[in-house]
Amino acid sequence: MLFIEKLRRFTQLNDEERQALATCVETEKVVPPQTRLVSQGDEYPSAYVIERGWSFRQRLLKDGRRQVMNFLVPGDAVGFAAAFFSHADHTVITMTEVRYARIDPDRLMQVIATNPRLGATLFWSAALEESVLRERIVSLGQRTAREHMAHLFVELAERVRNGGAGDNDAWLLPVTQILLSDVLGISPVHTNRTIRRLVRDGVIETSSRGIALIDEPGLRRISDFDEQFLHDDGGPEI
Amino acid sequence: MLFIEKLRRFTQLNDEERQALATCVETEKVVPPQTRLVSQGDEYPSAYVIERGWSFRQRLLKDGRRQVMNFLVPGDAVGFAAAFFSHADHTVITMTEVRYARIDPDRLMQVIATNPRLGATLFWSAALEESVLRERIVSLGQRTAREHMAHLFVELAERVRNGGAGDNDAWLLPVTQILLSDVLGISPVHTNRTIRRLVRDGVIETSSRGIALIDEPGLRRISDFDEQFLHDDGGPEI
DNA sequence: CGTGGTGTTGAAGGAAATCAAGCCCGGTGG
DNA sequence: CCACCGGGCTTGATTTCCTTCAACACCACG
Repeated sequence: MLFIEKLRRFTQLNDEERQALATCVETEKVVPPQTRLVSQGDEYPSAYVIERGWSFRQRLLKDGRRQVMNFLVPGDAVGFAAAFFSHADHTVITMTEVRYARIDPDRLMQVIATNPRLGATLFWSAALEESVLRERIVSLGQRTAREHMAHLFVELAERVRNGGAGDNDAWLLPVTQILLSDVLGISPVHTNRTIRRLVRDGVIETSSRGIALIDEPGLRRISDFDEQFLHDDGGPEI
Repeated sequence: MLFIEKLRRFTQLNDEERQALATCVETEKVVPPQTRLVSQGDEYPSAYVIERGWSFRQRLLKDGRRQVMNFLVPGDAVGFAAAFFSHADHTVITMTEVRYARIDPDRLMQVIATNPRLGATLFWSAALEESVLRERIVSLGQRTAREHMAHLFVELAERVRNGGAGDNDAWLLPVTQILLSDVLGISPVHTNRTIRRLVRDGVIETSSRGIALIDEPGLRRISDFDEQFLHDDGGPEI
């Protein structure tokens, strides 16, 4: 399971732990683009691990505005924390065909209870995702649209690499500009102008299928990307 | 310990678990305003539980811009997740005199290993904090300065109430407008104008010591505050 | 009394939103 | 086959909001 591979970055799991984790997988499923994996307001949402493809989390306001909080890449977990809440406070939608493993939350709870190191490892994984959220807050609050966009692209490149999926480099971010504008919290028009400028600067390219990174070092320079970010596998032994 | 009281919202801990958690407390300390509890770049930052007073988390960019990500209220945990990382990616600074309990991370890890329900409870607590971060993302991305500010004040009122501290209502948010501007991601001047307008509308008041909520229902109306937010104690039994 | 940090307000400038128009392209159906 | 349609993309013009700049009041503190 891809997720287990990813957890290896933190600590080597032994066979017993890996097998225990594997018993939590109920089913594996493939769904088309635009599928809702979780819907805002759902009761007791299930937990998933993304195996292949792109998705995103969004939150809708009552008046229709939406904010995209996060993209999900292969290896990412969905709804592990949400398992503790009675209602989902956000929606998860696929952007491409997505393969995912459905996790039984009750079984997961049991497994963690008998494999404490596993619990700590999942906690680490959640902490890593939280650092991604914090970075988005910094970007939204302080960075210009250009910096923010460049930073997002580099972040996603890193996360796809860390996720352990095969097709590391040369991926396309399969977004419409409208979606991207709801990630960055800016208007579609301004999103377009910002993209065009990055294309003119030769750091990205656009096609009908999405956005491609051409010059990652350039994007790092533009966004003043912190090399430390997402690269902290340290911490105490457990 | 205040933190234990707060966890009660999720699940009743038994005596053994409460005692086990209590053994993680190394020292209790009182520090003056403007004390750094954690500094960006620190190695193996310790974990704390805030017992009294206000603090905030901030992140500095290399060029000096800063974003305040969060306020910490009594009952909040600091650095539990950070225990898994080798370096702190943000700074925590006190705004008032603060009393806190220092937690031994290694001991905490042991305690969780032998008390799995405790691990799950801490996980729930972390998940709740994550929902606060997500809400900040929504505010920064979609809400106007006025909505954002009103929303923040109501969120803090709720969290202070949930934290289990004694002085529930009628608290003062001890912020300078410069600090607040770095929370909202707007300029100090615009922060001032937004505050003045809320004062004119009779929903808050300012004094030399901080900002006071006068009309919480009014603030809820202005920010379109979701009653569900921070009020989800449900989820599966563990 | 100065001095520096904070708050307040007006005026000017700039960044992003909004409004508006046209383009490209894939899909559909006459 | 091609006309039509709709969604997404692109670009210019205008408007709005927020920032920046500037000046001054206030007050705690040495």
